[in-house]
Amino acid sequence: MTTSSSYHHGDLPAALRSASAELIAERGPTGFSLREVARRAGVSHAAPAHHFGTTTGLLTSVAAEGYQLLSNAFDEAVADIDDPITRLKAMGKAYVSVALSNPGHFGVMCNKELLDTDNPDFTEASGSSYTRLLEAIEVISAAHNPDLDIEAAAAMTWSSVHGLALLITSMPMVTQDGTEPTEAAAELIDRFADLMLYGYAAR
Amino acid sequence: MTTSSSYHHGDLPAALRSASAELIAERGPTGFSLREVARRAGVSHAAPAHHFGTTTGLLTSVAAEGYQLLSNAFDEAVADIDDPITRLKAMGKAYVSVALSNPGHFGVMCNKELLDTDNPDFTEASGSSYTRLLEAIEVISAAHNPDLDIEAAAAMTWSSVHGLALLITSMPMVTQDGTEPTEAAAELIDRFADLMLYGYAAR
DNA sequence: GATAGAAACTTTACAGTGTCAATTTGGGAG
DNA sequence: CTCCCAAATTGACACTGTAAAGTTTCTATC
Repeated sequence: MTTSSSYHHGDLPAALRSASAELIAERGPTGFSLREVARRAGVSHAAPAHHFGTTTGLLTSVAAEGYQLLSNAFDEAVADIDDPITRLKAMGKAYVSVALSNPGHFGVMCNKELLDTDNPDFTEASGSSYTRLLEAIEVISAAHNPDLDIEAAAAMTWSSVHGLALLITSMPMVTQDGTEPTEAAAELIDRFADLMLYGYAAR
Repeated sequence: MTTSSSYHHGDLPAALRSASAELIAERGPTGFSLREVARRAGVSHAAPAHHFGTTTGLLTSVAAEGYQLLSNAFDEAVADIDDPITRLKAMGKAYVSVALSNPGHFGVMCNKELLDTDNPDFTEASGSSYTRLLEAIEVISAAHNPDLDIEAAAAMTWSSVHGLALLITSMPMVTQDGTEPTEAAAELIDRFADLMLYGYAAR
């Protein structure tokens, strides 16, 4: 797990992923440039191709890393929680938190346009995140609503939380130190969750 | 409203918007190129700059046009409907329908990265779409749930419907003729709406 | 330990891009 | 008819992604 130094450069793939995330965080996915990333990593402009093929390959690798971070964050978030609904809310907060602390990864994770969605590393990492959500909803279904359409509920939840994360990241003054959402944002997440869980047409 | 022919080319701005939408529909926002658009419109590569400044300017104009289409679609969708909840569902279907029939516009509308979100035409068009959603939810709130947090509900609804549209557009065989969602998709929209309206934790 | 071979990286080259500045073209007002 | 201004073109620049060929460095085998 420590950086294997079997390459000339130490661990160039990791260095390139990291430089990419920084660059995207600074300039957005649009401002990304393969040559600028190579410059920041201190290698020639063609070096990335050797490890990732094309730009898409590199960005896909960044996205996969992001989904791994998300998966881990989900696991940590629910580790000490029993109540199914509290668990789901914690996952929502974890999602927003990951988006805030890893803006470079987040900026690329949901831009399927930029990614090779057939890449095995990517499908495995994103699938593993999604599976955790599915499981959380299955537990809620078992406890509260056996007739629930789990697939639809998961898709809707994912969309909502993603939209919420976009909303929060675009709100100024919503982060305290650039990593954790403020209490105001956390409260917003709770309100979203209640809306989603109990609906807004019901009395 | 008819094409004013006060330019050499007839109405180049409109022609460029149209060519842009086609190109984006073919190759996605990433495959977009100002020079290719100019080629398709039969003008030199620098002609677009004269009307839109930069690439961002052109894409912003396309996005604004898309939001106008959406606003109009909302209005038509609810024209003959009284029941507030049925109205909201109709708006959801209209959203998906617009996304399916205008993939070029849709591909750019929600990529804030590519747009000048301060452009007055854009803010007016997108604001007008969002206002229609807000109003629809206010009516539901008045009829069913006076305590509803309308802003949060609107944000969540927009996110969910957008996610649903992304889901449907990425599903093969879900469109019959490229413009209207199939019955299967329409049913999916209803299921989403019910989940959103009545929640999934409630019995 | 020398040496072949493979992997990591560089160099060079090419077609394409966005934007800018300097021109040319064309239609309408005086 | 002439002048003028908007519309559009031409040419240039720095930059991009990718491909091919060449160079360096590690590794494994004799």
